[in-house]
Amino acid sequence: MKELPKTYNSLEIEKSISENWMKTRAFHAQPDSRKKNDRYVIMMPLPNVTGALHMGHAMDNVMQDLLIRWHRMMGHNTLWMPGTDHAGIATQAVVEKRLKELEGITRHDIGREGLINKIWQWKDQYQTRIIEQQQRMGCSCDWDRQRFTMDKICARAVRHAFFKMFADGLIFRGKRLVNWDPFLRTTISDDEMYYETIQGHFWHLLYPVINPKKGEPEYVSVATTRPETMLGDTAVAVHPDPETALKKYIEEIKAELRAAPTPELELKLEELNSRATTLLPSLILLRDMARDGRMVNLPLLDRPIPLITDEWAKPELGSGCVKITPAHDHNDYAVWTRHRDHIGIINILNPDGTLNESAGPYQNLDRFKARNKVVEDLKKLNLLPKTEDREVEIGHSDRSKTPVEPYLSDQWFVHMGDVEGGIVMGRGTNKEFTAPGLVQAAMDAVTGKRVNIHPERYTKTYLDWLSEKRDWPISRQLWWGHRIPVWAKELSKADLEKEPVFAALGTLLAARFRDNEVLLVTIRGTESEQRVIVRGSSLPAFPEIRGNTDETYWIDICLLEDIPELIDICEKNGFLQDNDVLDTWFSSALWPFSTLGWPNPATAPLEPGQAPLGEVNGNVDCLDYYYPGSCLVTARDIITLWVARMVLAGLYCLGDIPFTDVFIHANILDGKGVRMSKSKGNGIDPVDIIESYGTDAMRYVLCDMQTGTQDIRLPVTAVCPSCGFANDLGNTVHGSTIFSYVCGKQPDGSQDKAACGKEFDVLGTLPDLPQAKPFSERFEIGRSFCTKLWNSARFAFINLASRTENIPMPTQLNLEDSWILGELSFAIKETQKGLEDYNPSSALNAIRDFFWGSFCDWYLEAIKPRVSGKSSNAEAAYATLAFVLDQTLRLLHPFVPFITEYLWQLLGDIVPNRSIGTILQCSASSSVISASWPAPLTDFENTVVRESFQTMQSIIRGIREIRAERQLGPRDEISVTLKLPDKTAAILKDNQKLIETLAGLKSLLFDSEAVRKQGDAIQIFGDITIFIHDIIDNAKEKLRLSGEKEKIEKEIDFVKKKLDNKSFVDRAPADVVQVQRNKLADYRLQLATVLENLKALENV
RNA sequence: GGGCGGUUAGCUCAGUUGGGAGAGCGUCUGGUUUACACCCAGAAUGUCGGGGGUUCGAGCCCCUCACCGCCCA
Repeated sequence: MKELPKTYNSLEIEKSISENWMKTRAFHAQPDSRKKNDRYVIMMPLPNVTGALHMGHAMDNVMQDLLIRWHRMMGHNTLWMPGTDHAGIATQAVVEKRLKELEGITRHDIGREGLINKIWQWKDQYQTRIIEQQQRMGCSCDWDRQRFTMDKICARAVRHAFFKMFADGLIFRGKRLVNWDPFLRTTISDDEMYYETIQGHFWHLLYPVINPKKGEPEYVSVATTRPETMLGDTAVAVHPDPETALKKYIEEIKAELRAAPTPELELKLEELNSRATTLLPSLILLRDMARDGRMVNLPLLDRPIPLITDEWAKPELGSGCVKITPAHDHNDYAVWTRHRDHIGIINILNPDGTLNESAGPYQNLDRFKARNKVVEDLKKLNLLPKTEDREVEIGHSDRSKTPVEPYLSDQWFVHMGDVEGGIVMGRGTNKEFTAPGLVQAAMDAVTGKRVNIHPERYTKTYLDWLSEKRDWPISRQLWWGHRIPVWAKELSKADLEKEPVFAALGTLLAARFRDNEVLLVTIRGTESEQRVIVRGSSLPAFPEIRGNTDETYWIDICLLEDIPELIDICEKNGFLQDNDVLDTWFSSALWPFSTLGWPNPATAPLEPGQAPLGEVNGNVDCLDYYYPGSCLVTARDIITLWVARMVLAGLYCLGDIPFTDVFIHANILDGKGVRMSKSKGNGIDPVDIIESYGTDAMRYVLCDMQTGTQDIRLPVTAVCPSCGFANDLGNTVHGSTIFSYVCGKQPDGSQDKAACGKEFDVLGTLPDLPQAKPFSERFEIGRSFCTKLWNSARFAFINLASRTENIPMPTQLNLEDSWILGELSFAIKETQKGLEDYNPSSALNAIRDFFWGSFCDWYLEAIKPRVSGKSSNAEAAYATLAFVLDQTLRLLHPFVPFITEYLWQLLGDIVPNRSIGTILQCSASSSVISASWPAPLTDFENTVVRESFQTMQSIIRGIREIRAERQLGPRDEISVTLKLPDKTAAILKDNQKLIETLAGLKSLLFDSEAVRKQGDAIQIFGDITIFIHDIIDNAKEKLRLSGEKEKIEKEIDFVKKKLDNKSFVDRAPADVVQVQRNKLADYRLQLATVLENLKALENV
C-alpha cells in the first residue's frame, strides 16, 4: 500500500467519506425487530431559516451527532431527525427588511401571497445552506426524513392539534394587552424583546379637578414618561390608605438603615418624613374625594375621568397619584381589571403606531409626533409645570429594533392552567389519562422523573417558569406561518338565531362527512364571555344561548381540513378566515411527533423521495416505533420556550412524553464573554473553521470544551485582509462602525508594529471596507490531535503492512502489551462514563490521555525494537498494535468521525482480522459507523502489570531528568545501575531491554547491594536508587543533592507536624493517619540515601 | 427585587464523597531519535475573588461581601 503523507489533510478526505456515507445511506433509520429499549431517537432542535448557522449551532449539532454515533455503535436502532423551522416573525422580518432595503417596498405593496412567495424563496436558499453546513460538520441525520415546520406533514399535525385543543375548549380568543411592534404590525412575545436604557424625560402633568369644593385642590398632579398616553387615560388613582402605606414604607427604610446605614438611605428617610407632613394630608383628601366619586377633567380632550383608589398608586413616589391608561400600560391594565365596572379602557393607537380616532385632534399623528404636540399643547395651557431628565428603560422589538407599545388587541390563547374536571391527555390512545391542566401535566412529567434534565439544576428553571401557568398567546399578526383555521363573524343575538350558515353546513356535513368530525363551532358572547362549543355532527341544532338581546356574539368555525365546499359556505355567508398565523412554537411543540406522521403515519403526505412512515415489512410504523424519543439536546434559553411546550404537546396529543432526557449544553461566547451571534459580528461560521482546520479539529475542540458547568469562551480572531495580521477581536479597537476594526490597534491606544493599521469589516455589509472572516486559533488543538492520530496510524500501517493477511497468534504478550491493553480497558470505561454523564470533555480527555500519553508516548516507543527486528516477540506487538488502534479509532469515532472512518477502513484493508488470537475478539464491519462500540477488557486490568509499568516509567523519567539537566542528548548513551528490592527486580529484569530502549541506555545492571561510585549521579524513588554512571560534575551533583535534601526535609517537617498533632492522630481515620506514617518512613529512607551520597561527594 | 451559574497558572478550563492543586495552549531549556516540529524530552509558573465560620484538616461544606454572566419580575 501507499504510505500515508506526513500531515493529515482534512479537505482531501472529508468529501469522499461524506459521499460514501450518503451513498450507503449509513444514517438512515427504519423500524425493525429491535426492541424499544434498543432504540435511540433525537429530534433535532430545528434551526430556523433566518440565516446560516454559527458556532452555537455547531455545538448543538456536534453534541447530537456525538450521542447519535455512540448509540448507533452500541447497536441501537438510531434515528436522528433533521429539519428546519419557519420561525414566523424572525424570517418575515428579515425578508421584509431586505425588501425595504433593496426594493424600497413594504409587504403591503406586494400583498400576502407575494410576500409569502418571497419568503419561500428565502427559506429554500437558507435551508440548502444550513443542510450543507450540517453535512460538512458530519451530522449523521436521516436525511431521507428531513422536515420543515411548514411542509404538508407538519401542517396537517398543526391542524389536528389545533382542532383537538379547540374541541376541548383549550383554545380561546380574548382581549389582552400585548407587546405590539408597530413596524411589523404584530404582537411579539416577551422573549422577542430586549430593553435599552435611553435618555428620556419625566413630565409632570396637571389635571384640573371638576368643581372643587372649598379646601380641595384645583389640580391633581401626575407624572409620566410617555405623555401622549394621557389621551387614553380613563382614571387617576390615589392609594386607598396612604397613611398606613407610607408609614409601612418608612419602617422598611428604617430597618434597612439599622442593618446597613448609608448616606443615601438617610437622605431618603428624611425626604419621606417630610412627605408625611407636607404631602400626606393632600393624599388623604384626594382619597376621600375619590371615595366621594369626584372627577377630574382630562385636558386636551376635555373628558371627565374619575378619581379612584388603588394600591398601585404609591404615596412614597412622585405626587402620590398616578394616571391610569389601561390600554397602553401593563400595570394600568391590572388596575383596570380591578375597577372594570367603574372605569373605561380606551385604545388610542392604530396598528401602525399612529394615533386613532380616540385621540381626537391628534388622530393620524405618529406616536412620537403626537408626544411632542401633546407636550406643546399642555405647556400652552400651563398644565405642564415640570419636566425632568430621566433614564428610561424602553422595550424594543428584537426583530425590527423599534420601541414596542403595550397594545390592547384580540388574540388567541391556549389555556395552560388547570381546568375543572381535568383534561383528557392522549385521548383515544392506549395511554389516555386525565391531568389537572396542560402545564401541570408537563410539570408532573419532570418532577416524576419521566423526563430528566441534565445538568439537573435546570429542572428548577423549567418548573419555576411553568408554575406560573400563564396562558400561551398563540396568534401572531403575520403572514408567514400556519394560518389560524377559524372563520368568524360577529352577530347580534337576533341574527344569531336566524343565521343560515348552520343549516347549510349541517346539510353538507350530514351528506358528505357523516363519520368525520371535521368542523367545530363556538359561540362567544362579547359581554358575558359565555362560550358554547358545538360539534359538526350536532348541526344545525343549537343549544340555547342565554344572555340579553343587546349583546353581540362571535361565531367561530374551526375546520380540521381546508375542505373547499365548507369554506365556500362559510365565506358566502360572510364568515372570514382569521388573518393571524400561529406562533412558531405551536408547530415546533409538535415536532417530536408531527415529523413521524402524527396523527396517522400511514397517510402522511410525504415529500417526493422521502422514506415512508407507515408499516414496512411487517414492522410497526415510525410513530409507534420512534415515539417517545430519547434525548433533546439544546441550549438553556430554549427550556421555557420549547422543552416545556414539547412535553405538554406530547402528553396532550399522544399521552406520552416526547423524550426521556434533556441535555443542556453550553453557549458559545466570544473572547469578551458576549454570546456569539451573526448579527453582532462576533459569530464564526463553522464552515470557515472547517476550511482551515478540518471538521474533526472543530468537533474535537467543541467536545473538549463541553464540560457541563459553564459557557464557553472562544476568543475570536480576524485575519486582516490587508496585511494578514491576526487580530484578537476582544482586544482590538473598533473603526468607524461597531462592525469594523482597526488592524492592530489596542484599547490603550497603542498600535501593533506588525499590523497595518488599516480598517476592515467582519460582517461583509460595509461596501467600502475589505472583509475579514472571524475565526479562532483555539481549533489548533484539534488539528494537532488529528495529525497525531494520523501519524500514529501511519506508523502502525508502515509496520503492519509487511504482515499481510494474518498476524500469527502470539503465544505470549510482553509486559507493555498487557499494560497497554489494561490502559485501554480503563480508557473505555472512562469514556463510557463520560458520555453517560453528558460530559463529552471528560470522555474525550480519557481517550486523549490514553492515546497520546500511554499509546503514543510509551507503547509505540516501547515496541520499536520489536517491530524493527531488534527484539523478539514481534507478533504480539503487531497483534496488540492492530487491536489497540482498532479500538481507539472506534472510541474516537463519535468525536472525530471523518479521520477515524478513513483510518479504520485502511486498517481493515491491511489487517482484516484484528482479533488477538482467541484472547480478544474484534468484530468486523464495513464502516466504523456501524462497528461495535468497545467493551472493557476486564481480563487485562491487572494491578501488578500496571504498577510494574509505572515503576519502570518512574525510573525512566528519573534518568531522563538527569539527562536534561546535564544537557545530554538522546544519542549520548549512558550506563545505569539499579538498586532495588528483589521482588521488583524480578519483573524489571525481564524487561531490561525495554528500559534500555526507552531511557536510551548503553548498559543496565541490577545490583541490590550497589553503592555510589566515583562519577555517579543518583536519583531516588522510595526504595529504588538509580546510579547513572560516569556523567558526574561534582559541583552540579552536590548542588542537586543539596536541593533534594532540602526538599525531603521540608516534606518530613510537614508530615511530622501533622503526626505530632494529637487531634489529627486521634480524630482522623486510621487509614489517613497510616498514609502519613508511611510517607514519613519513605522520606526518611530517601533522606538517608541522599545524605550518604552527599557525604561521599564531600570526600572526593 | 428574586433565582441560577461563575470567579483556580499569562490564556481557556478541569478538580469526582473535605486528606498537601491539574490539563491543554503559551513561556523557558535541550533535541534534524527511520510515525509525527501540528513532534519529542525536561523545567518554571497559583494568598484557588475578599472576609468570617465549621473541622484534626477547606479549592471543595456554611455565612457574608465584591465583581461578571444568564433567566425571571
